[in-house]
Amino acid sequence: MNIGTIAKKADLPIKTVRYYADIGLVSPSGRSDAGYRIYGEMELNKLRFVRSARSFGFTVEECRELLGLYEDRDRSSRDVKRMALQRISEIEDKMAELQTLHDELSRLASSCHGDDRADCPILTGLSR
Amino acid sequence: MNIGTIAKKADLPIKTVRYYADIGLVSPSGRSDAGYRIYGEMELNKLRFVRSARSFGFTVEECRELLGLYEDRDRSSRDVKRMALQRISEIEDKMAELQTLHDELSRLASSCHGDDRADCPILTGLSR
DNA sequence: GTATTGTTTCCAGTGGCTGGAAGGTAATCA
DNA sequence: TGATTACCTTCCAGCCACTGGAAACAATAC
Repeated sequence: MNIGTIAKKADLPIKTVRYYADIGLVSPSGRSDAGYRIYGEMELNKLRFVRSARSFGFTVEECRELLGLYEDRDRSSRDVKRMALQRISEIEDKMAELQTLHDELSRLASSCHGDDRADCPILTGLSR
Repeated sequence: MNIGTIAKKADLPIKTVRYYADIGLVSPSGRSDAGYRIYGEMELNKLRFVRSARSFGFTVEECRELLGLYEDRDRSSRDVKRMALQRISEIEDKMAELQTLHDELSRLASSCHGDDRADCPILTGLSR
């Protein structure tokens, strides 16, 4: 498969597939005579795996690690679970942070009448 | 005030204050003979305002707009409220997205025994 | 007079792509 | 066969909001 074909199958932009090749995350299985990247089914699986992991918010470096575990037939599930739990904890932290922001900003917004008058509790709130 | 003094008072890194000056977000009121940036109370207020707005997740460009409204004595509160509500809506979207991620990843993690065995539903789940 | 601290500018890097230019290759159509 | 189009290559630059570091100049403390 050429890069356009596999990009479509993996549902990733061509530029991204090329980028993953550049950083050695998912390398093509070879090159054609003209220098075109050639991909096989293995790489398609990996790219789909990476797309999925990225969509869960794993960083590219974490994807690299997960890919290593994904490929290692002898690995235990312990390491993977540890990473997943870590990620879940990060998501929870972020959600709590967003909740605080949401509440504070909502409080400010609800105290602002939002009309033609100049008085604005939001700006006052932000300046303190 | 020199940059170190105002950075401390505004609770911002010196580098950030300098960066805000570079992009014209909060410019120093002048320069000393030696070329040192000089700041006054006005700039301190603006820097604190920006720090606060940034901590609420407003982008630097939005901060620029908010600063404009903050400085404009004739502005209505409508524009500010619109921006705040927009930001609240973005926060809500992000939270919903994180909630989905959290639930899906939790489901995967709970189905993984996380021991020395090789079978791992998380990896299987990510590869689909 | 010297040691330390503070400030300046400039350059480069972060993460994870994305856009675009300039040029070579392959496939399709007349 | 030639022309057009579609696809591919590399390389460079930009996004956001800083942050780190180097080299040099300025101010302050002892």
